[in-house]
Amino acid sequence: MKKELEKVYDPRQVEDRTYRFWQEKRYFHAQPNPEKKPYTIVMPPPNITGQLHLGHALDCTLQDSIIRFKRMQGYEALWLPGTDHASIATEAKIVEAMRKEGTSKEELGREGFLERAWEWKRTYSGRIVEQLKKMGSSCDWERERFTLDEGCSNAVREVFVRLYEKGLIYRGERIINWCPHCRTSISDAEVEYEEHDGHFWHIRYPLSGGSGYLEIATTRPETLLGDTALAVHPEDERYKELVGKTVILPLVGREIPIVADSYVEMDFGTGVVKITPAHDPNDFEVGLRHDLPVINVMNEDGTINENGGKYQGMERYECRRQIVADLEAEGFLVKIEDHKHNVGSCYRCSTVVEPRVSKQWFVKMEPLAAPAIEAVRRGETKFVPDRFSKIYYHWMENIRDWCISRQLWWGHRIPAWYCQDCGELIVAKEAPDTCPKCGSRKLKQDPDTLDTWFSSALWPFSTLGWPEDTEALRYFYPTSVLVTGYDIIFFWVARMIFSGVAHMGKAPFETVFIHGIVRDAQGRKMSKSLGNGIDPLKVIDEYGADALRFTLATNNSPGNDMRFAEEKVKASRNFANKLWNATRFILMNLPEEIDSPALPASLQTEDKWVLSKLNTLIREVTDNLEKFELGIAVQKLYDFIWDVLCDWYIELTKSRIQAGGESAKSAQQVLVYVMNQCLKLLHPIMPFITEEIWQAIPNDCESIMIASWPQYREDLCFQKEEEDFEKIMGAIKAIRNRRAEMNVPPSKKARVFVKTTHADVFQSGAMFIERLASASGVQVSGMAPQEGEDFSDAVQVITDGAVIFIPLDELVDKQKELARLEKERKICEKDIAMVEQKLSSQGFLEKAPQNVVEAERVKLEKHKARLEKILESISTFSK
RNA sequence: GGGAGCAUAGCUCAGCUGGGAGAGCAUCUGCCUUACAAGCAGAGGGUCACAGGUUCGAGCCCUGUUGUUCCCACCA
Repeated sequence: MKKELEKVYDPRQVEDRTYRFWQEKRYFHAQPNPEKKPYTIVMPPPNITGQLHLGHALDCTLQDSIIRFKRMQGYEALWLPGTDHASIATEAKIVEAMRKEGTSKEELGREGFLERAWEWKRTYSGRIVEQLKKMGSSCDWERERFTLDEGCSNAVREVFVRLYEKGLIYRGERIINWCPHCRTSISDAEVEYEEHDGHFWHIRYPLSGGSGYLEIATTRPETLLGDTALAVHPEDERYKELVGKTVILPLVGREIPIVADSYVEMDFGTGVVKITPAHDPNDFEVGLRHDLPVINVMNEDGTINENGGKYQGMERYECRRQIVADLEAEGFLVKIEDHKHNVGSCYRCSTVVEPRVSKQWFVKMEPLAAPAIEAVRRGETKFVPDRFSKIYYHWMENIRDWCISRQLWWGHRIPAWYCQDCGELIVAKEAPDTCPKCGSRKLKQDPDTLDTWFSSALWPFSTLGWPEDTEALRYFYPTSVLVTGYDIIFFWVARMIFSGVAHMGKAPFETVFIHGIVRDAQGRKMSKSLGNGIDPLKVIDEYGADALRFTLATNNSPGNDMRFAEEKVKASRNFANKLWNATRFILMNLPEEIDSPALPASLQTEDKWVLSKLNTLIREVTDNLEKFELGIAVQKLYDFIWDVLCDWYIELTKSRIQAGGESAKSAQQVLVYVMNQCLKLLHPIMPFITEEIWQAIPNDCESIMIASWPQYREDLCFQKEEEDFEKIMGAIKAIRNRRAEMNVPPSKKARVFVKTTHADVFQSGAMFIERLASASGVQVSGMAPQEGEDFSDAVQVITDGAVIFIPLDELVDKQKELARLEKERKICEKDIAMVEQKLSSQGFLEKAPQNVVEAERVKLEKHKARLEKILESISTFSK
């Protein structure tokens, strides 16, 4: 069982081998098990557009840590992995790749393109899976899914047909956001707004009949080509008489009416607005109210179409320049003002989107949103941190219909067919043979595909077999927690919730655990254009997956962004190495007969101290993990392992091991026990190194992955021993401190005389003081002066429960000592004054809880005892 | 226009339900002490952004101010 460990921990020799071991044992696999409670996480499927970045690594670390924790706690823990076809993003990438190869979508045709896309999918999803494995992800690969696989596609069609039959999916001419680069419609959520410096062009529209003109201001003069009216406010006295009259559209010559609509703000601009129903959402609404014609002047690629007259064929911004020039030449242009305004652009390619009327498919949102809002309100799903529920409510309560059709090829084809003979629309899961209305066989499927988020919205149940009523679905749904970043609450989380509520009758997860984004060391977002992205694989290669995971977990607090810096990974790597070396120490002289992580029959004070500390740690770490406070849990583990275990307990055992005998053996047993428990607590965060060490030390399970989670034990709670031992530690620290201040090298040992009211405690700790405080011998006695004692020239150290004398005569400078003692006295007196003030306050005594008051009293006593000792020392030195 | 987060040591950040502020890195001092120099021991350094308020007691709760980041809305 035991084996020699290398001097330095080398993750490269461990990680892949360990991962294979887990896979061979099928530890990742979960299946319905009536003996156990389920715990389910469905992985937010990474896009198959490329490789994983640090954001994915964070996602992955958090989810894997949670699922490993739950698995050890005895749940049937399923982490279901998969990838997303990411229709618009992937298609853009493929188109770009094809362009470089000198080919195009048009050239390949739909079928050829899709073949190409599937090839892309195979390459990239394979790559992503490899990366997830490198991270140590314990997901159930036997259940891996893809948003465009047969099962998901079936679920998509099922949902589409159901919603259509309920009247919640409709097709219509609406104004939508159009991306001229991707050449598709996109949803409102997919538009990003940014403030730009633009202009306000003031333009005169002559009144018909030549009796003057109206002045308007616009930020997009090229849309003038599609104007079908001017609008004023109905109560605007300035223009009241002109309502119903007409103006002549400059450059075009079309006669258009002046309408009255309360949408117009009287005191903004000139109070007159040009109305372009085909290219502005508000104008579209005005157009509907006044029955205005809709003139679309733009092609799919953003160039002007045949409705633009002589401007046909021009690119939209070129057209803008030309129109401004022409307006000026013909005297219509009044002035140009600088104007800041928000411009919307495509979230995938950043091209400025063009509002454009077109025929698309929509999901009617209100009836779906209402029950989804209700589900969160009654606590069916909780957001962590809670503030994100506000964002959810706000979005859901103000939701507009969702444009789901995309003019793309890579995605779920819309299950709608049009009869070429009678025009009938057929929506069905499978392709119909004949038109149910006229019997014609000439049916043509809608060429469009669905928004990629339409399939992601079904992910929590489509992956478990829905619409079939599978055992897995019944057992694992609803899932336990969804882990994701705040940047996709609208795109994804909200849509999963309303979909789950609508189709499963239950919200898809109990908790939504929201994390922030990973930024670079300067706090900037990582992006391609900045070139500040970090490849997780490189980090893993250099420092190990555990170090990366530890870094991401420890610097994380729910909902907040974090900065990533290499130094942090180094610190994590060092921690792994520390753990490794602690193990090397434990194994160094471990007797053969210690072959299990059991506690010895009798425990010494320091054993009880460390076990009691460990006990608290177990309770706290468990508690923190339950509340998704991984950062806090990890910090506590770090402190315990480094400080309590390594810097103290291991150092303490050295004296005992050196002395040999039963005491040595029991110390070693405690070491094995503590290490065993620490490994378990740390395993969810650092799975590889903990497994490797687990296999090297006495253990009680073939793999730490499936070992049971440590329990808090009442019988290992040792309050008194903790306090006693901390007195010893206090003495050691105080002596070290004094020696360091006086620049006494460790090699210069000195005798130590401890005078104390707790002789038994210090007597039992004498060997530790000797070893850890560079003493050549320790003598413990009561406070009363012994015969022949003279410490008038010794260094004096005052600590909790004792005064310690160290005869280092030649090093003692009486003046300095006195000055130091005076300083200590002042501090001590100040402390006393502060506590006394508190304890003399009537309000405090009456209103503060009893235990707090009591603690203050104890504190006062300690300070007073200390002051007494300081005064004694001063009088000794003054002699 | 509406909403949210953040502001704590030189830097990066913890600080759970209010009981006199912590870590890592950096700096300084001394150590190769037989697990670890990726280490050990010690030290310095903070009006917890500002101003009020609640409370016996505020980094933490409330109000306002300033700075900063983000989200939503989109008055042409």
